Amino acid sequence: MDKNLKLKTAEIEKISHLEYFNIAISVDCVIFCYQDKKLQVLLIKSDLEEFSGLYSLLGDLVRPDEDLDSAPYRVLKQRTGMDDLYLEQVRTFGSIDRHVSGRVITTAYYSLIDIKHQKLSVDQNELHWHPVKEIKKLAFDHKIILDSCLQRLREQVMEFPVAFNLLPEKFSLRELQELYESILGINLDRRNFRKKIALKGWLEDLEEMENEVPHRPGKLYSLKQAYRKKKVSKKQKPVLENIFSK
Amino acid sequence: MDKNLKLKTAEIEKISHLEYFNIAISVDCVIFCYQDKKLQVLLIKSDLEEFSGLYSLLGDLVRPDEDLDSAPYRVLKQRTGMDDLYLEQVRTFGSIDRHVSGRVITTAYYSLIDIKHQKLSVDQNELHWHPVKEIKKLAFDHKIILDSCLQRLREQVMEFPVAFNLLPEKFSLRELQELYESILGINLDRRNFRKKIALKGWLEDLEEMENEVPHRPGKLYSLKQAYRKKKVSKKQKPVLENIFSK
DNA sequence: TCAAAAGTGTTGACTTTACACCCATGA
DNA sequence: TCATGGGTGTAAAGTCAACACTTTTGA
Repeated sequence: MDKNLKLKTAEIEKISHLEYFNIAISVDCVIFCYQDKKLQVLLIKSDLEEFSGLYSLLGDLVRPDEDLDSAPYRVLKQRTGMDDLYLEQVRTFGSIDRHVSGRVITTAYYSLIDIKHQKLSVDQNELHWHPVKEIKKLAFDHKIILDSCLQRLREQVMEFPVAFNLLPEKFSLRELQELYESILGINLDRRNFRKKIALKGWLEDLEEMENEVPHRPGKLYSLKQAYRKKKVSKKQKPVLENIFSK
Repeated sequence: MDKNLKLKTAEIEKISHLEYFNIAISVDCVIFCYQDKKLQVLLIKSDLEEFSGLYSLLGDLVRPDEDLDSAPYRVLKQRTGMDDLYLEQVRTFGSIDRHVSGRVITTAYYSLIDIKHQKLSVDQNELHWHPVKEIKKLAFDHKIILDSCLQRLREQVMEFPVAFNLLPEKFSLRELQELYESILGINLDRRNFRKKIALKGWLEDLEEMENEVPHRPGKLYSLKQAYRKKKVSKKQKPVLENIFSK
């Protein structure tokens, strides 16, 4: 590749320089939130005839003067008013015919946002939250993109303190557990869940209680400062967790 | 993205259609082999002045008429003569200035090949195998790409029967263990390693022995047929391995 | 006083790790 | 007979899964 780029166009076999550049690159964002005890995704009604009635993910073409990894931040800022979000690149999709209007290769990202965050404004009336479990079909290959992002989220959530981005600053252990259950799609044992979370050491006990709950209030916690960096620093995990022994 | 594409060029803010398409997309392949008891990578001497003396990964621009995921197969076929390889997409790199000759976004793949495979021909004299551990610097951002691919390989190898793609059809448990040690960069306990591998049930006992070894020969094994599919089928792993209990 | 959820420990099953000796072969 | 690696089992430590009762609060 790098090599061909340097070659004069005539040398690039029979395909002209212009043709080579006739591929657009976009990003698509799977924006998750947690609302009504359900994991939800932000979608927009597709305005293409081919997909009338279907929804699609939020995306945009990557600009010539922006880093690939910056594009989803721009899209999110535009669409939700928020920056400083948790974002993770998942995979790039590039089948020839994945886009009806031409050749578009897209890099998928997922993002986690707190639905109650003050800065959040999803006012544009064509944007809607949809429970992930109820989504059967999306425009383009967006259902596949959604599925890969969900799978990646599930993997991440087991290992890293990322789910907290979906919750408000303060939360109870019940809320946290329900969130995990929504993401993973399974039920968890309360005692074991609490033990495990305690063991991770991610949480700070705020010495405050829930209020306005119609039952015994639980303690409130927040994620310790040290774990809050949103810009994904190279997760240099120890490579080997618990495998073949020494 | 999808939306803008449909708009007339004038509508796409102030950036022209042509500018949007003035981004090239390439693939770069981290081709691993296992030789001299070391994990090695196939590199080519960079022909750019900026990188004189440095090596780079093998890549090429994606053709307008090929799927993104097909491009690395083409590159590998061209460079090594082999098809039907194990290939996995890792991540897409797209900083504005990552390429000296213009805007090029690249999708990284890693591949595992058996250095003794009959079809393998890396005759082009500008191609060389380099022990991964000895690589300090590469052209472009290729060192970072190599590192991500290595990390992904390490993750995969713990869970899925992929390392076998680096070995000949028949191999001994010692060879297999040494391979794992090279990939992971650590030493493994022989008894525990054998127990673990046996437990996975990946191997078929060929009831044959090594020969031409200057010591007691070991049994030969091969990967069971059922595990040999190279085209990565959707690894639908059970999502939860060993985490929070029910 | 009822309903709802908070909070809390123990046990058995399983997994992981650490570790050492005798055996078969070729030189 | 020596050097090299092949082949094998056990015990202790740690982790995981299953499970139930009492407490607190608001209605």
